[in-house]
Amino acid sequence: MKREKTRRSNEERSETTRSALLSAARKLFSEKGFAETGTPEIVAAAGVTRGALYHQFRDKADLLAAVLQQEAQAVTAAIEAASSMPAEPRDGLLAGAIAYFDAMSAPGRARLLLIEGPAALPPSVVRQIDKQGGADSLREGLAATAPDLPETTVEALAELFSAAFDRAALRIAEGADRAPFELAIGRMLNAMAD
Amino acid sequence: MKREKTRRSNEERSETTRSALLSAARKLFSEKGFAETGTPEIVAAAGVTRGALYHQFRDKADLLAAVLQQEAQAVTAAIEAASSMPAEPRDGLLAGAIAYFDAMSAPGRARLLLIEGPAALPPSVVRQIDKQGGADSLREGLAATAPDLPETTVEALAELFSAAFDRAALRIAEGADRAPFELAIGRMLNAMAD
DNA sequence: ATCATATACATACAGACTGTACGAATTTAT
DNA sequence: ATAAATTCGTACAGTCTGTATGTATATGAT
Repeated sequence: MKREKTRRSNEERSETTRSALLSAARKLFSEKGFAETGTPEIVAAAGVTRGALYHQFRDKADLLAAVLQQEAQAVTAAIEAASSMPAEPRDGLLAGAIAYFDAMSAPGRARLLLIEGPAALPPSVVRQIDKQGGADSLREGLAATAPDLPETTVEALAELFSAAFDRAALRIAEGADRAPFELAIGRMLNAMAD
Repeated sequence: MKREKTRRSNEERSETTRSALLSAARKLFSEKGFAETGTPEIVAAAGVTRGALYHQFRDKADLLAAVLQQEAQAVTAAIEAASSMPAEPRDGLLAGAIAYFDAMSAPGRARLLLIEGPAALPPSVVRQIDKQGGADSLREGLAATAPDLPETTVEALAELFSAAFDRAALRIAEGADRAPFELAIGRMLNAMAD
């Protein structure tokens, strides 16, 4: 009955507890919200102690930021995987939007990225997180679709479409039908092309 | 040196402390966020005690809900004041959007309604609050602008435009230029009319 | 006006949570 | 093998939230 002391490297040990914490926090933050989830509950679910948490992360908000980083990464990966060079830029935009809805349909993801994050983290951190989102390709697609517009208007349009995508993703995550939103997005994109 | 015991009615007393609490909470919630603001700080700013707070409001979240109720009311009042019957429905939509930006430019209001509220209050309460927003007139305007669309698509479009307006209001509140957003909104609305 | 009741508020308290300090164990470097 | 660094466990101080209980003021009935 000897203890199997699998001598693990520090890197391995850190990785194990980090991912256990990230997984537990992801689940609890997305189900109950950031403010309503306490660190005792998180570490219990992860099977570690609060000491481990505060060694791996600066504070609770830093843990949330790490969770969001993961989620944002997953979203961009899914979108890139779905994006093939389309003939028409409008088709690319619509395909990107649909891929975004798919990616944001992961349970709790919309709430984490669109509700909890903006409220709990400083704006600079939030910007840094959704920086790696498909903002660039959205701008490029819009610029290609409506080439006559000045740069600043394209910027604003990209921001507005991004907001529309986010809202649609939230509603879909809340159980709403996808179809009307995809139709509406299609209509808006169509309209941009004149 | 006798105390001026201005015998006030209960209604007056409640109204005084309620509005003092609402004012102090509005300021602190919008500047530091809901989670980062403690009730001791609120009552100190309002010049009352925590006992008064918990007598007037069920809990901290209920106080936030009351603040948001006020803000939403102010927004709708401002929009209604600015809305005159326009010749073209599109003009009405654009005028409504601009009035919305104006109303949402009140310091901290965008943060309160669009960030803190959704994160701190249950979805049912949030819906009830922005229920009285201009959602109806937005739907009607869109239906009039694009009469060929089915009802569900109009619903979705209204939701998406509402999201776009919200995002624009947030960015403007953060100090961004209004002009590009108004141009972009105008473009999107123009486009809907075909 | 007097007394009873209800309302508005003040104070004290229990429970929980956050972040930190400090110590123990294990791994890494010399 | 020993020193140093990393990972983690435990204990603690400070703060906050919501409640319970007591007090003062207002209201309503007689």
